[in-house]
Amino acid sequence: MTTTDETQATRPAGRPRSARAEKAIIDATLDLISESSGLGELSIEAIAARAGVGKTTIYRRWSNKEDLLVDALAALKAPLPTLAGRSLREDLVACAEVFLRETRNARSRCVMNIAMNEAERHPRLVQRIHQATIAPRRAVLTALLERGVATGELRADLNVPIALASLIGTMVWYVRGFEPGHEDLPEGAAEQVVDHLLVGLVPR
Amino acid sequence: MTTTDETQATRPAGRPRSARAEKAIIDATLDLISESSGLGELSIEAIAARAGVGKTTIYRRWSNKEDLLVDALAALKAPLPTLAGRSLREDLVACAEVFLRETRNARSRCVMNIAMNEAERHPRLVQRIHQATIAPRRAVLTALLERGVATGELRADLNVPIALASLIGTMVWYVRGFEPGHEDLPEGAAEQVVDHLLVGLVPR
DNA sequence: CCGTTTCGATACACAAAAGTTTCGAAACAG
DNA sequence: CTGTTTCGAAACTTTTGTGTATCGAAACGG
Repeated sequence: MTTTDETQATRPAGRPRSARAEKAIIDATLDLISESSGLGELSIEAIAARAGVGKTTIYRRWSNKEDLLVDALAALKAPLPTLAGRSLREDLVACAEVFLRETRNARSRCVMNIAMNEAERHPRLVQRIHQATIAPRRAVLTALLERGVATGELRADLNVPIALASLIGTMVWYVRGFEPGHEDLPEGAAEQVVDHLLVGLVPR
Repeated sequence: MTTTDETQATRPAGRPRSARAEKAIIDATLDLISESSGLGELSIEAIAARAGVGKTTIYRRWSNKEDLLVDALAALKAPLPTLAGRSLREDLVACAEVFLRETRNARSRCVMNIAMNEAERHPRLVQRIHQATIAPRRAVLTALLERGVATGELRADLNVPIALASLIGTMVWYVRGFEPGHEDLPEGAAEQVVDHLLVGLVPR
């Protein structure tokens, strides 16, 4: 023991680090990433300026840009949809609503862009995004599809990987059409997409 | 008339520009874009080095980076699928085969990445990509879907925008799963995807 | 052979950004 | 009050890329 014991954690003595500055840095980083949708354009100087913080304060906490990015993207909360479990269709719509809303959020969308485009340049970062964000979502949908097959609500011979791609891909691509003008999605878009995929293209 | 008439085109006199150098520059540009999947990281110096060409030779032809990019991407041939017109399913499979193969080609994929991510930074370029590459494809598929509705091969109440998104989005997302290890797509992937979307998820 | 133009290479000025260092002020412990 | 650490700001070095200019060599027409 050096000098004091302040509820177990020994304060290092000296001016404590500002939590407000840390939050401002993370926020500024996420804002700038969402605006530029690319990691190469992101500069520490811009982050410092946006956060109202000296570059020193950033480099004291993170030794390089990628470390900062990892922490910034980790701060992005990723709420998974809650499934009622009453019917497959209801749960799929719940997933679709969450994913559609998420895809229209600039901060969430930039995560997907990074995961898709910066795989070779920032493998560590992309791997982290994958296990923290993509894998859980994929797991939820996969379990849902397998449950549907088990209950008979889905075709017994369903190709799950293709079904997964059809759900996520369709939503991602559908949302793309409404980006430029920032128009709102049509009412009931989630139901429409899900029903479209459930029932197929051909007449019954 | 100044001096000569060489089949109508007056040669400016002096060493002619090397067509080989021009091709090397375009090729190097496309290579580097496909590798980095981002426009910000692309440097004229890297292009010159890869092409084995002096920077002068580039700047003599294009006054800035964006002009070069426009020409480079225009050099990307984009063969549309030829439709037999015998049945909707057959034509959809033909489209899917072309689009799947295209999506697995690095140079073609980078065009899509640019169109999706660099909209604010290079509006001119993205607009050109849109009208040269995206719009024709969308038109082919839209016409195909509308024909299917007219012939009764597709549901009369089909939501065409969603159907379009389901086709393209599913293919794009499905291909994504086979990127990292460069595994080949499963045999008959195009048929599987098309049949999956045609018949839907639920049992009949 | 001569004038013109392009060739690739190199050097240059200029700008942007990374990362380091220094500075005076401020916050905290004792 | 004193010592320690963080604060934001600014100066600094290094790297990287843009765009221009200069060079001798090479390719063409006449």
